[in-house]
Amino acid sequence: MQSRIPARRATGRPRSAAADAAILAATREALVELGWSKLTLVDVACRAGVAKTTLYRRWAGKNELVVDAVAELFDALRLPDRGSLAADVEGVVLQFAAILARPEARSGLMAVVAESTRDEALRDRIRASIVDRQKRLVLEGRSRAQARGELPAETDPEATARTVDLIFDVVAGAVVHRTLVSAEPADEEWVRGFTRVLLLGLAGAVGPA
Amino acid sequence: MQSRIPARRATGRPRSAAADAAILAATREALVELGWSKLTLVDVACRAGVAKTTLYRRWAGKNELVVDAVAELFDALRLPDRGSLAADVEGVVLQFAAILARPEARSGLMAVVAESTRDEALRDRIRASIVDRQKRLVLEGRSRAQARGELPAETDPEATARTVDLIFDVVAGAVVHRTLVSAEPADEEWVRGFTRVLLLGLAGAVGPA
DNA sequence: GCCCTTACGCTACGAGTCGTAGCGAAACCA
DNA sequence: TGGTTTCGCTACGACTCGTAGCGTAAGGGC
Repeated sequence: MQSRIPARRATGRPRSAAADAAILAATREALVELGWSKLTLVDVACRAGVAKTTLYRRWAGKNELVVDAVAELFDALRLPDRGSLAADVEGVVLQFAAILARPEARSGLMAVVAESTRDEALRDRIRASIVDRQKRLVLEGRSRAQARGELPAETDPEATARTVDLIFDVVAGAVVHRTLVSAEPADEEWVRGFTRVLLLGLAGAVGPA
Repeated sequence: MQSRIPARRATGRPRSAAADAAILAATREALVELGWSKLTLVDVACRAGVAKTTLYRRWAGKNELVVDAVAELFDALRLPDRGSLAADVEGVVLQFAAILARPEARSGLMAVVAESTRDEALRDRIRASIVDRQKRLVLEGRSRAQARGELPAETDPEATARTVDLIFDVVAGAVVHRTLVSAEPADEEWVRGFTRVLLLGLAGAVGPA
């Protein structure tokens, strides 16, 4: 969310918040039309109606800009109480799949993750802006299921953190792999099957059809 | 595996197979040292000891070259019979994690997947060279578990295909997300927890510790 | 309302990469 | 040996990058 290169003091002309929003929207628009590799900062600046130098004053480069532009997409995720753990999981996974079906998320997300393998600062930025922000969904669904008696209460906070991380990697990883690597839609049928495996396990899922 | 741009006839001077191997090895070497974004074909050609034009005669571009270079890494995956489904899963997941821990796989794989979101031909290439090639592991582990009586035999071939695809996305997706997005190691402890969830499901896994 | 500070738009620049074309020489098959 | 293709080399125009320098605009502190 923050613009990486901070304004230095509280005095002087403040940065235009409207420009910030226009730039991020223009970045997503360019991601849709051009994809990651053909996206240039000049093009984004032109679409946003600002000068190229304005971009460089706020973001260190293409990587950081796209992370911020993509991160906003995932803030739309919600976890309404649908009555059961299975229904909650299916609901949020379908939302996640819908976001990953959008071209600006598809081309942007994987690209910055790829770049982050050689850039520790970028990795931290992704973690803070995207990953950790959405772990709240796992935490909330989990405590809700515990309140319903669907999951046992865990006492050890360290074990809890490990479990939450694990669930997050399984859920997010499966959806991402399905939509981006296997390149097939995570539709309702697939989500039902996935939720079944997640809750019941391999043996329990294929058994009683 | 094939070089995308085929030699036209059986006559004339054949292409050097040694050059092919040298180029792919040089590509992996460059991926380690430079990463995806700073990798240039001139650099690869220089490392491999061939001319830049030779690269362009065999591969359409950087994307196709890196797919072939990375695909070879995953052919090392094996599925030895370790006596139980859980042990088999743990074994192959640890191998997969070890490959994804190598920098040439980390930076290369995600980058080409990102590019493939806007390039259908590249997507097909990845699917053929990497994804479908490794689905054999799921098929083999599954039939082995069925022979042991750990999994029920499925009769409908269409349902079987769906299940295999689902399992593959869950396993591969979870490991990829853990190592590349969460950027934490998929070590033995994590793999044990993951296998537990995969086989027993969420409720069964956190219950009997 | 004035001055100080900063953001902004614009232009220009050197450096680097891209993919292609054209050439002579070398290697292989029939 | 003749025909065919690959290979190494060089050069090329087009493009993108990130930065610097300038004059101007827009705020905040007093």
